[in-house]
Amino acid sequence: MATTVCTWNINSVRLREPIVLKLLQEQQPDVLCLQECKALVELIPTQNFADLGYKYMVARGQKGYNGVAILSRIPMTDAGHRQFVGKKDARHCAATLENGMTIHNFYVPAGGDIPDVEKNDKFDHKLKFLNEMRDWFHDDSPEKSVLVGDLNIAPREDDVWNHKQLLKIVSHTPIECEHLAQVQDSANWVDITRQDIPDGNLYSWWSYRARDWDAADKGRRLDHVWATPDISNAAHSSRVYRDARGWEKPSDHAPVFATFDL
DNA sequence: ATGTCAACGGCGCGTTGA
Repeated sequence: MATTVCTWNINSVRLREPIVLKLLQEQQPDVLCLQECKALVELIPTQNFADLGYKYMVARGQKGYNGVAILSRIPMTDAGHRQFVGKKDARHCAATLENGMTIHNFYVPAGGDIPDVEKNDKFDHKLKFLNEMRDWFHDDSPEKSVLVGDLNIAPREDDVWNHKQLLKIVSHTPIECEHLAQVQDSANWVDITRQDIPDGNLYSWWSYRARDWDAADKGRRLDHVWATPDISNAAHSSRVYRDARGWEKPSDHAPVFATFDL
């Protein structure tokens, strides 16, 4: 059986309910992982998702900020969630599908503007969050697992529009990239998107502030799909669905897809 | 780099976070 997973930072699930429905209807992923729902779980508009067949949901929410949800048209069970850096914010949830595959959905802190832990608490928070992810997966040794989400880091030179210009910009600094590499190494996570699309610039986020995001194309690859080595060879057909960035009232992120033959 | 969104509190728009 093929299972298609999609991850999308939606930047308010209530405001963007219409384009979530459009994506589900048009692309029909089996599982859709959302970040930045910006709503309490009970305020997520689940009825119309269920009417399209997506009747299963595992979610974590809070008022106004963060929030993660996994929508599915195939049965799944809640696989728990973790708190990071001693905060009660909703940045992780997990679900296990009937085929035994566990999906971790993450929203890593953005980290503010100044890449200095002394001057910027948000940057300190981001690095601590990544350290806790690393330690958890090191101790837990996940199997048959997929990790998706907005990791708020574009690790490779070809994951940003200009490597040199972004070296001191939060999301592409060497210290963040090193922290993310340690998370990846902690369970030998395979970057499925780059396994499938190894060469060339690839982005999943374009700022709202650009005059013409499409023409300027000053993007970054902040959204990721990883898998544990035991299932990495079952993955294929990765893609960034760039069209969705140009839809009516868009998110600043595009959906990222991968399919697993499991 | 540039400079636009969205939620909130509470009903007009400044603040916070991205």
